[in-house]
Amino acid sequence: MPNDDNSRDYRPTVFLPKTAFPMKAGLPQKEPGIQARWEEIGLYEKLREARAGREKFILHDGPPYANGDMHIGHALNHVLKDTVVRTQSLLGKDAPYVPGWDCHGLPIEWKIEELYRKKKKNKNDVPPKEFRAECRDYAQKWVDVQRDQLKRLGINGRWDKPYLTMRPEAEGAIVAELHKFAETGQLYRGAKPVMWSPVEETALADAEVEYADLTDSPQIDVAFEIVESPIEELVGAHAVIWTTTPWTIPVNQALAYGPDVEYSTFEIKTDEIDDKPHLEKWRGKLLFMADKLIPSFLLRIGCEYDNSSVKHYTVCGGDQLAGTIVRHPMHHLGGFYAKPRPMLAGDFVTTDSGTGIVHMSPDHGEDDFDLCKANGIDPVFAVMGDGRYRDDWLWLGADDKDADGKERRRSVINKPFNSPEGPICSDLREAGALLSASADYAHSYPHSWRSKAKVVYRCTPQWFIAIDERLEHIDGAPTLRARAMEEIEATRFIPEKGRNRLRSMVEGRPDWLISRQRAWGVPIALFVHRESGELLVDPEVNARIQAAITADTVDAWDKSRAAEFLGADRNPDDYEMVSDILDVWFDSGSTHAFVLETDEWPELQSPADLYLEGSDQHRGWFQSSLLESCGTRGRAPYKDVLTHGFTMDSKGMKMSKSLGNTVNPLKVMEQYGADIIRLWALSVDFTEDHRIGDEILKGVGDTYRKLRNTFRYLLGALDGFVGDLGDDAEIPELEVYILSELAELDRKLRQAVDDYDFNTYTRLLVDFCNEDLSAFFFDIRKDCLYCDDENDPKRRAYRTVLDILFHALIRYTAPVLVYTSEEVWRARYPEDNEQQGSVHLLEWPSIPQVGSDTARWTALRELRETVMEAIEPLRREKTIRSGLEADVIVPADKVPAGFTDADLAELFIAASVTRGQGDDVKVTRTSDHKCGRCWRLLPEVTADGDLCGRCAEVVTAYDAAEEAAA
RNA sequence: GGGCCGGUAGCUCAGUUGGUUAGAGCGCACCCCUGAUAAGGGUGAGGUCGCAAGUUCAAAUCUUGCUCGGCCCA
Repeated sequence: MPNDDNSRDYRPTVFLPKTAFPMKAGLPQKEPGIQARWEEIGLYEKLREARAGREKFILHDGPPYANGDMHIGHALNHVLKDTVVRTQSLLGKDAPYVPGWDCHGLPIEWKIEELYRKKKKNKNDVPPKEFRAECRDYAQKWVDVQRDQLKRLGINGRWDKPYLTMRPEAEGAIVAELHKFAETGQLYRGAKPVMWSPVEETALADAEVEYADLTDSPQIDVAFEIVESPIEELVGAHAVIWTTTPWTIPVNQALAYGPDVEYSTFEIKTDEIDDKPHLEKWRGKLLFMADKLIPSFLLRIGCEYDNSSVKHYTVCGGDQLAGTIVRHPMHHLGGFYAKPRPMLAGDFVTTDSGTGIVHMSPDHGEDDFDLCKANGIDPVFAVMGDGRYRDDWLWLGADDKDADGKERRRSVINKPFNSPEGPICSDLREAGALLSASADYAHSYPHSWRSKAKVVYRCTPQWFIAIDERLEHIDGAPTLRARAMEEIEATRFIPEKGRNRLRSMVEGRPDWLISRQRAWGVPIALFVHRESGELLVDPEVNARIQAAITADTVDAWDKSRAAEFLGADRNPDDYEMVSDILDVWFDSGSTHAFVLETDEWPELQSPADLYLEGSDQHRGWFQSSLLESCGTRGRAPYKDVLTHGFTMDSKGMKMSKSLGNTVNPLKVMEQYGADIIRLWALSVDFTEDHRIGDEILKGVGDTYRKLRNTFRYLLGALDGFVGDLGDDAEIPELEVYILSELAELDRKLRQAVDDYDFNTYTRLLVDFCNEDLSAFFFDIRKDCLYCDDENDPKRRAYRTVLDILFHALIRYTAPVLVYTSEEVWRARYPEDNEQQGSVHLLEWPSIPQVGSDTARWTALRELRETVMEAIEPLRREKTIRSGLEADVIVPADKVPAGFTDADLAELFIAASVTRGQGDDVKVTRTSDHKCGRCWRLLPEVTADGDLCGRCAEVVTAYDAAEEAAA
């Protein structure tokens, strides 16, 4: 009709997308409200109800340490866990998530002691019970803090009842696990050199030790006179040892040589000695050491760095030295020092440094201990827990005096004690045994990671779990190590390389040292018979202990209750109560027992389907859990093990506070929102080390906006959409194709979920939105959506497919953008009924199965790209402005079968498409005019601004409706 | 120092058993649209596949060495 009115504004007659869903997210402001609502409606519990009776999927949470704020590693780890749980739940499984915390242990204990020190209070003046109560409060405080932070991250779990290793039920159960080892003969008390911190007065786990580079360590060369040897010429010569720990000389018990090393005796030349008074003692004396190391030794004693300073004599191989005996430089003191020191063959002796002869003290080195033990030499326990020698030790080094002249002995690790002027060196010098002493050696040395103080190896009685004993109590199981190895083979590792890593660690590990001389932890609740030294193994006693601890926490393990535990038949005076506590790795290694198997969390079961932690846990939780479970149950506590790498800064460097390159997830949430962190975590290849930084987060933000706007478009385009097509309606081929693409996406996403491959998952999702929807489907159907009659079958079909897409995509997206997906869902379904209360209650969509000739469409899309490329030059030269102004001629043989010219014009968003000869696409400006409403250029439009046939009809109907309404 | 792992466009990632000119998305540049508008569309530029040798007709892919980074251990 109004062909004469080409100035009319047709905008009101166009059906534009309409939605209140904002383009700008404002996540930091919006997310907490969404979180609050989840809590209000009890989302986690609702989900449990909805999935009750379904196949279970158990992700068992590895307990983070309850100390300090959430950091980026926690954030990544928990996002991954949450995504696993959510995707499994989406698949319809019952996937409960019970988070947990590791609460015992040295770091918390240390914090409390630090507070004491500030208040000038001494830990030893505080009753242990009180001290533990403070540790408990401290741990609880951080559990609460981290819980809130993890909730804020959008982690869905049983926050009202997490598991804590310090819950009395857990403490009782951990003791019960320990008793299982005791009752099956896998536990023993041994003496072994362990890393020991004289400052904290405790043995340290490997993880509690850090290495620092020193440049001022002492190094001394000490001579041991050879008194017996199968090689006669050696008798009377002095074997030279080199050590960086002078304080171990008073505890020396043997020397070690390398069986494959070449040794020789030599004499320092007279003219060298003439101008070096400190060598006077060695005039005419024979020294003995590895031939190769003589030059570096000469340098240490001030001679030339070559062999011109010495006269060589006997040369022999280490393998000839068996039976050689030396005496201690302090042999004149008698007693311990008068005993002969044998020279023993040690494979560990190298010629990298030193003299090729190593002084052995079984108390203070692992190699030393093993070699001496093999030769019947026992440790002597001369160094006490505080690092001082025993008062009754025969040689303490000269008395150490304070400035006021008061005598006192200090810890053997203190610097003056080991210095060239210190008591040890002075006495050795006086005894004529010191060849060199300086304090300039550079090496890396272990320190306590808490106190930063030097640590030593020290032999102490410790409790161990035997790794290579037969497991009699488990059918068909060989040793614990062998069973663990078998279970590693039976486990699925993602990525696969994790298997290797765990395997090599279990393969090479020593017995499990489980004792700690501390206060904050689960006691090694055992009795040892005072006379026989035997471990009391009585299930009834053990049961009483377990019950008491479950009722009264670890405080129950108290001397005052010994009689109660031992029962009427035994005299408490006959038994020693072990006062050590358990390695915290035993606590966490037992979580499968007291979390998965207990009826406190009936929703859980064992073994878990998945353990998911950082790759550092190969040494830690993956291993401790495996050993604990294999030793007590004969099987691994998990079916799958997934490991992630570490988060580096934007340059791939490790984050550290001192470098100032840390990224705080709490700040990122404040600035960008939790959904952005989540999308980041799921966009990177988390199986390797990966990066985070401003540029990366900006990119994640772009990706986020693409997803958000896709949903915004869907919401707008689906405004007012209620039903779907009638039965007889024909779905256009484009829609069928998109549905088949959706089905393909669906298939790939399911695979990605099975593989825990979330990086692929999010990429597939984003690429689909970008390529298949935004740049293709939505763009092509823009005209249809805006301009076709509202009831036009094509438009209805389009919107029907949009609805299907919406329901599929919102479900795919829900595990990733947990907040935004909820916001989208609520924008479409604001009603608060059961089904629509939360997007997170929904299940994986079922995609209509349609038949589409995908290959044909792939060819079509390739042709489409060629057409776009061909149009571009005309746009460059401003012949045309958009593809709608282009008449396109495509090579006839390049057009896939079944498409009409009109189809092609629509799909290519061109004015017209016709077929021609040749290989090239030809483009010219159309001579048609532009419809005033739909802006298409069509032959039927006689003048710019007039309406095309379709639009004329729609406008007529629109006007009629308006009139009727008015 | 030892064991294990990794290094592909500015960013995040693909790259099958060695086989055409190494791909994608984003970002960037330029352009269009102004009826998804702090949105949407198009085109384009970007890579000595960490470096160096070697094997091969052919190497991002296999071997060795080096280098940078990471985890674990000492």
